[in-house]
Amino acid sequence: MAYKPTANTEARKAQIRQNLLNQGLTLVNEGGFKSVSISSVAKRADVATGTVYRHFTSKSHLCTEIFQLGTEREVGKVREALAQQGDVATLLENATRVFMQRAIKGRQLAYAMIAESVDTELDEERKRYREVWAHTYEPILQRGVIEGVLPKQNVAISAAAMVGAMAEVLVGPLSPSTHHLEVNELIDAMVNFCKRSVGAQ
Amino acid sequence: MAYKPTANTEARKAQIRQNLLNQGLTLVNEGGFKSVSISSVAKRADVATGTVYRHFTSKSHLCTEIFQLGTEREVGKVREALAQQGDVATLLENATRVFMQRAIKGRQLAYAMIAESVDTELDEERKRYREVWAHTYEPILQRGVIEGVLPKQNVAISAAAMVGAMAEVLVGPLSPSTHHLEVNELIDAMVNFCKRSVGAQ
DNA sequence: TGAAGAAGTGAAACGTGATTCACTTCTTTT
DNA sequence: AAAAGAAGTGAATCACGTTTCACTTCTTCA
Repeated sequence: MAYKPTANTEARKAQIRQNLLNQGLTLVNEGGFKSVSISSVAKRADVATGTVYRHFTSKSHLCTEIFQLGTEREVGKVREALAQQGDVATLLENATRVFMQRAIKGRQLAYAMIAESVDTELDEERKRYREVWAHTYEPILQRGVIEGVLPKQNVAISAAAMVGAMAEVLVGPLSPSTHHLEVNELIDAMVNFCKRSVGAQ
Repeated sequence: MAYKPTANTEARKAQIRQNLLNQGLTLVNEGGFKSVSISSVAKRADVATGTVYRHFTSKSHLCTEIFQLGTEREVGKVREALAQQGDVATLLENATRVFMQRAIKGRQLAYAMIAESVDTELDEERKRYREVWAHTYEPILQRGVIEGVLPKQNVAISAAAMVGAMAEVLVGPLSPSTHHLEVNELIDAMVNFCKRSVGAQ
């Protein structure tokens, strides 16, 4: 008698879960978190609303995981850029360009990840990821200080501040969606800002 | 026959409206926007919920005005600091200290103004105020560039980025509420960060 | 003083989307 | 093949603060 889940069913289950997240992220891409509802996600993933609750305890939980998915991807790209061979100033410049370029290309998503009002739980998650972002930039600054190419500084603070500067520019009134500031001008300006801010160049 | 509002009643009316805003701001101070509800504000101001709607068309409208009230105050203080006599670097330093110090003293409020999730309308207002903040810092940078004490740069972008850097540090994982980073160390680090970022030594 | 318009009141209605759950369908095991 | 547990379904329910509105109270003016 009985039925115990097997690798097969587990896989199918995981696939549905993943699909829910992917469809959710697509929705955020298209219209921000405001267009994410249990039923919109369910519809996109071709399941019933009740099914969503087999995978996520609440809408907040779902949104939190969508956020993680979207953010991890970006963090990964920046980490990649920072993991290359090269001097501190160059790596910093490359990382800044990667971050800015990707965010500008996916404005709606960037805005949703950085600033869109959702709920208290997502705010908490954002706070956690602020730390992740700062930690992403910290090592390169640390290295710069040790090598003597950057002035002595609290690298944790500098890293956080740099991330905040980039985020603000992307989300604020200068964001390319509003102004018709040439995108490259914006990116170049931010590259210079970031370099100066930590004392490189 | 009839009754046409007089200066007297108009004044009383304005006073109630102002009181609603003040009490609302107090609530935000104490517990963020999440503790602002029509009934909590009404209770504090000693009026019925219906009365709130005589002065504000909706909760969003009320929150927006509370936000403006709270933000204008801070913008004013920074403007004041920047309006003093002095060289560019000194004024920039003073303004940074004022902003940081006040925000740290009123953490809950600062968090609410900068980052707390509320609704789409408040997000819009925040966007508007991002511009106000940037415009607040722009003139001093402009002056610096003209005087030749700052390198040539897009001052609009620099101003926005600087504001973002400060906001991030206040709201992120380094915020004094989390870490027990010495407050003065944090402020000093940000003063240096801001100066470097615009090229003031 | 009383008529008329303004402001205040707060209990009840409303809206909206999240959440539940009794039921159906599927998968495994013997 | 049939029992048993897992997963899927979606209409109905729920939650909860916002918003409304019929009524009361206040203020002015003739």
